[in-house]
Amino acid sequence: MNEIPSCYNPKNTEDKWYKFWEENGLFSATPNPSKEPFCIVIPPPNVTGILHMGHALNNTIQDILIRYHRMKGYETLWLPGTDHAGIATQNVVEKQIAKDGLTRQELGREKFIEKVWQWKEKYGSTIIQQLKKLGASCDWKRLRFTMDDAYSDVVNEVFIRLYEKELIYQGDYIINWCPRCQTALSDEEAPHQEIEGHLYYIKYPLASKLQITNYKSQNYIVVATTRPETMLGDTAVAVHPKDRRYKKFIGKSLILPLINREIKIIADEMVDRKFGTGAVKVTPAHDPNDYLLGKKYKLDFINIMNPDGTLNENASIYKGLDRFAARKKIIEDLKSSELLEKIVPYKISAGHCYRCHTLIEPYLSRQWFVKMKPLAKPAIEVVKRGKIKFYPKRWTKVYLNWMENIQDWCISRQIWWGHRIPVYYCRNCQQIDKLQISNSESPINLKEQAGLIISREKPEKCPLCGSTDIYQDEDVLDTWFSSWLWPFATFYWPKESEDLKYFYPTSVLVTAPEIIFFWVARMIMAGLEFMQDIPFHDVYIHGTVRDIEGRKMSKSLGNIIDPLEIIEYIGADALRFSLIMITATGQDVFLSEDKFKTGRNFCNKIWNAARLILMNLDKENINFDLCIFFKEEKLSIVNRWILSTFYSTLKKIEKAIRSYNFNEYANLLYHFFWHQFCDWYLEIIKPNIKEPQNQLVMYKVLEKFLRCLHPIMPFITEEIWQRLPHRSNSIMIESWPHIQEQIIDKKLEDDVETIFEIITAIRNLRKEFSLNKDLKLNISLYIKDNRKSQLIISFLGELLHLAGIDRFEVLKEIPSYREKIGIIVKDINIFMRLKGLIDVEKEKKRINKERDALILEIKRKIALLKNNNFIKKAPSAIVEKERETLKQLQDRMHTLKEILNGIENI
RNA sequence: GGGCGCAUAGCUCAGUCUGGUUUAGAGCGUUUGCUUGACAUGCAAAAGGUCAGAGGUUCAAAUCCUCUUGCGCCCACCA
Repeated sequence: MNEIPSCYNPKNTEDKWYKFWEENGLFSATPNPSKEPFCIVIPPPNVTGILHMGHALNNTIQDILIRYHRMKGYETLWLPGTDHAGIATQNVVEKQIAKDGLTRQELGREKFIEKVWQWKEKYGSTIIQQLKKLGASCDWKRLRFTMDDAYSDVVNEVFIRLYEKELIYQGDYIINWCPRCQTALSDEEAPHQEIEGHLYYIKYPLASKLQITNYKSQNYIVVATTRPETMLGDTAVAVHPKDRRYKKFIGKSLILPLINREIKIIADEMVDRKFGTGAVKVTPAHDPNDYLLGKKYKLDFINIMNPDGTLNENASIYKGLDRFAARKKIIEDLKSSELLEKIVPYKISAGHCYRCHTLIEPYLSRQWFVKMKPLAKPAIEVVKRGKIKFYPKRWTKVYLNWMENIQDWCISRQIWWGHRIPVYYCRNCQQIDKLQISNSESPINLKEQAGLIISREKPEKCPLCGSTDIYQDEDVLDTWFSSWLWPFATFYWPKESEDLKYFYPTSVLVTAPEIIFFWVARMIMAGLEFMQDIPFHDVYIHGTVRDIEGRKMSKSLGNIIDPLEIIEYIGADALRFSLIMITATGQDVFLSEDKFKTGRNFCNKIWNAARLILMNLDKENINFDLCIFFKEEKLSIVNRWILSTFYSTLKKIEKAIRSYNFNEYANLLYHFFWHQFCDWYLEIIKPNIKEPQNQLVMYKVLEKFLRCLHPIMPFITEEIWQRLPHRSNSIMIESWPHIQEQIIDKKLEDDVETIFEIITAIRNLRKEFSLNKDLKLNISLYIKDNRKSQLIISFLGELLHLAGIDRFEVLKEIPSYREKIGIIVKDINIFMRLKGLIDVEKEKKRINKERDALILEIKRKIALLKNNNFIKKAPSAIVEKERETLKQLQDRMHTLKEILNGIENI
């Protein structure tokens, strides 16, 4: 007794057992043809990552699935790894070297990358250590990193294969440019956010009226814009061809203010007559729509901006100013030359860098793209045909909608940390100046591009001219261009390894909704393209962890709850259980610190129940053969009840896990253990805890319960299980309990619960009338149902201590209620002599209240049963049930009246 | 402009897909009583809900359909 503390302390167990599992190789998986595989590839966290609540939830769910299937007998692999996270990691290391006053440019590419690798070696495994703290049972021997040599080979191979299939092209397009990170971004990396902006109305004078200083409406056209600084790059103004206001101006010229460049007025149906003034400035190098117009009407493309967001030499006197400073200055200048008509507040939705939240600049530059439509087609099919299923299924629609409107994917990034594009150039053959703005045909015809070499290995010399003056493309690939290969690149495709054959396709992908487009969709496309098979069967999308007010947790808001602090304080088990308990399938989680009490208290409850059992369990003499009791039908009612209840619960649990209802799974175990096993079962057997069958059943149920709970709470279950008599090495490799259908007895469960209600009713009465706790009661019962009557006779005796009952008798006929008080539970009448001990008026009031409710209920039932439609149309079983219910209610009414009469005489 | 989610007890949410076994559940909080040898991180009990509103379908609606209101999210090139 002294050896088990009365308060559970996770610190004594968690690290100890994790080490034990790892050292015993319990996490590792090997292809085994005699077993079914179950495999999850982890959504690789960024190497820069530190564990947040989103990770905690995501990985807890995965670990539950993994541990469950492992116990179910699958060859189970959870493959871990980290993502090199191009921009994020580069930013981190840049910040670090900035402390020494260095920039990456000063350091040079090679040195800088060396620094990043050093950083990765030092800090890159932080998140891995944190996942271990959480209890994640990953096969760490297979830890992958997207920048490993073998993985990088896969990335190159994929690039080249796509190139060979002409699914990769290079061209000059308007892309999302982050002036802070100074790189292109894909559309997904530049999410739109609404910002408070302005709509500026600017007068563009007609060329023929240039000399007139006093502008009148006939002498100019007003254009509306949200980004006035881009006017420096205007090469036209467009109006709708049918717009009466402007028809006469089409084909004429305007003078671009401040720059004094002559620009044409063109007509195109793309222009919305209702917006602004109906005339739109056209800046082909700085706006995607204007770009299209520029192509269509062969306008000039004037880039006015440097990669860092300052204006370049094309911006005349504004050169060198930052884009926002330039905007301010331009507005001032327009104002002073009376060319600004008005400014109105205007909300605009604009792209922001998903890494640094800087406002994106639409920017014309030469980039590499993947043609997505051909890849998307089969990926749409597999989801439509149900080969891949989303849980909850509403995400299917989101996925399909995106897939059906898919845009080409810009995959080149102007950063240094990442997979360098396997494209080489021969200086001798042709110079290609990146970011040089051209009006050339796009996409560029790569096959005819002299001096461009696409190769798995760095070529020694140019295959055309033999020159050795060769250099590699400066750009690296989008981080997601490596992540989208994750389910097979982690097995080092295209090598046909045993692992790849055995574990691919993986079983399920567990992730958050933000990542459906970035990753899930693309993995499906890559799997189908390169493996000719889906990458996973199920996609489980869980919710986002938010704070109690529904905001995302973020450092800047200061509303972060750190999972590691929670683990430090209450342990990983409690954290895991609490999270799972409050996470309904696919629903966002609103978190606050007090929610973790649930898990902490539950740990303690389990600990103490186990403590009670361990203190009383005769480990030496326990008979493990449950069959003996069953065969001889010697098992007591309470033991049959707890076993039946356990297996009923287990059945529901299996169903819940299969449908990804993890909160239901947690809830079922919580309720079973706390309110059925502890509150009733253990309390009932406590006085006879040493009886052999009680010894056995309490042990069995606890042990099986621990196995069921293990996927959610791996540590405490192992700790207790190890203290119980056990055969194998660890609970995590024990088998999941089988449902014993023959033990489930619903009728018995119902009856026993009715008996519990009797106890509750009596406790309630004692409380209501403040009966002295030492007062022992004598009760009499009348039960119409003979079967139930037998049950009560043989069972109630074990329960008397729970309600302070001294004796009870079961009567053959309805008793007289004279001088007694009565209570009714279902169809059981209970009465007892309490003369002089209770407040009669109070009791009368209580019974009257009960009667009023009963009258209403009976009226409703009668009305229902008088309804011919109901009798005719409802299933006969339902009608029968309603009749039965009515009869019971009427019996009850009758008894209540008797009780009321009887009470008058007390 | 499209699409989605949510609205149920004071608070946070289950239950809704598959209508009738639930007199609508849980946890937290509140109230009351317990220092009985597993556990006060506990035990026993209580109070608390016209299931957002309106209409419809049905013998029967928290549950299915339509609309309205209020919050939240995602997508989209209206300058």
